[in-house]
Amino acid sequence: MKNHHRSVKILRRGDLAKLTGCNLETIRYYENIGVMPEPPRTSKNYRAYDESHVGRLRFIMRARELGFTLDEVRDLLALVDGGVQTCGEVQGLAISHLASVRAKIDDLKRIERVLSSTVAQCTGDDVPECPVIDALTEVT
Amino acid sequence: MKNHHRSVKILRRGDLAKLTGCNLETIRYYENIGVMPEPPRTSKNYRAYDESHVGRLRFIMRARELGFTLDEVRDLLALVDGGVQTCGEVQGLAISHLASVRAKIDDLKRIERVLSSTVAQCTGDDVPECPVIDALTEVT
DNA sequence: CCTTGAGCCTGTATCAACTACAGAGCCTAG
DNA sequence: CTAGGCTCTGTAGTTGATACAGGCTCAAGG
Repeated sequence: MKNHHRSVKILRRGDLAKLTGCNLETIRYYENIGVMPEPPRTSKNYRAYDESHVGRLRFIMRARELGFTLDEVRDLLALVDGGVQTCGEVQGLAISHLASVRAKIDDLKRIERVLSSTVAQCTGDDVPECPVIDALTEVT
Repeated sequence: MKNHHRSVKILRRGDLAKLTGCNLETIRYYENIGVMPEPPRTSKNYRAYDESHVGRLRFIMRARELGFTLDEVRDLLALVDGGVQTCGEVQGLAISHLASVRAKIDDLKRIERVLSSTVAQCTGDDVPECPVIDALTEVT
C-alpha cells in the first residue's frame, strides 16, 4: 500500500472541494482573487494541495458564513498571515462587521413589520381590491 | 404662460428621475429588463414620460424597498396589469416573500449571536491570541 | 453667429461572489 | 484501445444596479 501516513498526501482540486464542501470552481475563483494561495503544481500542471490548504479554505468559508465579505476575509487573513496580528485589530474588524449585521437585521425587521401588517389585511378573496397593491400604489 | 393644466406635460428621463428619486440610469435599466414600459419618443428620440410612468416607477421602487426582487416585482406588475389580479394571488406572493424575509432575519440573528459572543471574549489587547481567529480556525 | 453647457441617446464596463460551460489535455479501467 | 472522469484554461452568465465614453440636440449668453 502506497500513501500510508508516511508521505504527505497531495490533494487535487476535486479532493479539496469534497473535503471542505466548497464548490470546485469557487476554489479557483478564490485563487484568482488572491484569498487562496497559488498551490504548487504537479508535472502535469494539476494543482497540488495539502492539509494547510484545507485549513485555509475552511477559514475562508467560515468567515463567509458569518457574513464577512471577501474584502474583509482578505483583511483577516492578512492579519493572521502577518503573524503580527493582535486581538485588538481583529476585534475591530469583527465589531464593525457586527454593526453592519445588526443594521441589516433592523432593515429586514422594518420590512417584515410592513409586509406582515399589510398581508394581515388581505381577505385572500377573488376580488381585485388588495391591500398589498394599495400599499405599493399609495400616493402618500 | 404655456403648459398650464390643460395639456399633458411630458417628462424627460431626468424629470422622472428627479420626481421619483430614482437614479437616471436605473430608469433605462428597468426599461431594458422590462419592468418599465418603453415610453413614446419625441421627434428627437427623447423618451417622453407622463404621470402614469411616475406611478409605475414609484410602485417598483416601493416594492424594491420592501425587498421584493425584480422578478417578484415583475410578477406583481403582471397581476396588476392583467387587471385580473385578485387579492388572493397577490397575497400569495407577499406571503412567500415574507417567509424569505423572515428566513434572512433568522440567519442574520444567528450570525449576530456568534459574532457578538465571540467578540465579547476579546481582550482587545496587543496580544496575538484572539478568540475571533480561534473561532474561525477551530477544527471542531 | 457661435460657443458653451446641460441634457439626452446608445452601448458597454464595472461591482460582489460565485457558478457554469466549452474545448482541450491526461489517466485509468475494462 | 477507447470511454469516462478528472483536470486545465479562459470566458460568460447571474442580480441590481451604476458609470462612463462618444455623439446629438437645444437654449442661453456674449
